[in-house]
Amino acid sequence: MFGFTTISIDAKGRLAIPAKYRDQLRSQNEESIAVTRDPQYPALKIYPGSIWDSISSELQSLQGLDPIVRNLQWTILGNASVSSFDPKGRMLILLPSELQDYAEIKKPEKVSIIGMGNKFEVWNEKNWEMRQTGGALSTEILEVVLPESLKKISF
Amino acid sequence: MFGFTTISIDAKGRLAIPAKYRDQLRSQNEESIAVTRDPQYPALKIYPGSIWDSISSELQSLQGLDPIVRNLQWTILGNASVSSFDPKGRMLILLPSELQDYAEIKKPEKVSIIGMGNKFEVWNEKNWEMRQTGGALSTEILEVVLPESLKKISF
DNA sequence: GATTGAGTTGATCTATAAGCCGGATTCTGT
DNA sequence: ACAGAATCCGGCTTATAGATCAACTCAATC
Repeated sequence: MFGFTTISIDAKGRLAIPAKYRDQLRSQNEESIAVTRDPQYPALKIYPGSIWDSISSELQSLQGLDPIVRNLQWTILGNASVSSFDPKGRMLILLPSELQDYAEIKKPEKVSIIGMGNKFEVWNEKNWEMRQTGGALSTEILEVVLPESLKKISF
Repeated sequence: MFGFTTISIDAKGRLAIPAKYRDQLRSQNEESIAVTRDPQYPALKIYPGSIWDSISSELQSLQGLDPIVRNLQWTILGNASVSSFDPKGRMLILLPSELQDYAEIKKPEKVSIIGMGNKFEVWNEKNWEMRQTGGALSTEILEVVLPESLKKISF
């Protein structure tokens, strides 16, 4: 699950996982995915089911009053949306409008899906090109020194 | 896998791995290769399957909230493209246009393939000559102090 | 000079993404 | 409670990009 593809979101906010990624998910016995916010950039993250399970449970188990941790919990856990294969073997995601807004995605518009191995990122196409060419983004959300408790989780 | 060859990219962006490298890959039981960006220079890297597996999994396991790590993950994982032997025993790569742009490769044009032992590099022929004669390249992309976590990975 | 293997180019075919449409279900307002 | 409207969900069609297949040319070797 590497490399990137640009696909389009239809007028209803639906997004279809490209076949090459879908097949790999299926071959790894993943049956679902979770979409949520990227805590740092105006982008979305897609985690395969098993990865999501471990990340979300690790995040949930963190206690304490550290504002950064709580922020991450809100951002990541509070915005997640789970999808799975449809009867025809396809995988459609209906992107909640809050996530669309967050990632600055207007429909219908092109988005880039970036395969990072064990997860994907979804970017507004223009923002992704900006990133790739080193341009400045309008927003970079989280810029902090990470507490020890978060360092072992690879978001 | 050492030495140097120049081959050509056709109008469709196809690139054929030369036989001498192919045979070595096969004799080492490598069944696939991964092409991706070189993080420092306008060039591409080709890793044999097993090498790619270890590099990519190490990269994935790093904490992605670190901006430098994240950048490397984007550059290397997000631009990778995996190919394998075709039924005829040859190995063709369809170079994504973004990688062509990155390495400043226009088609049809000659590229240089440099064997570096456990990996290859692909350069625009002119840029490679520049490099060899000590001339300045138009771009050097990544110029940073590497965090400890990255030093053990040999890209 | 002939033959073989390799690099390169051209042509065809298949899978798939994208857009469109219609049915079903839910929500809302009267 | 009912009707209208909007939204959601699956099916279908078409254009396209990727993959496979095939052929040609050049170079090297015997």
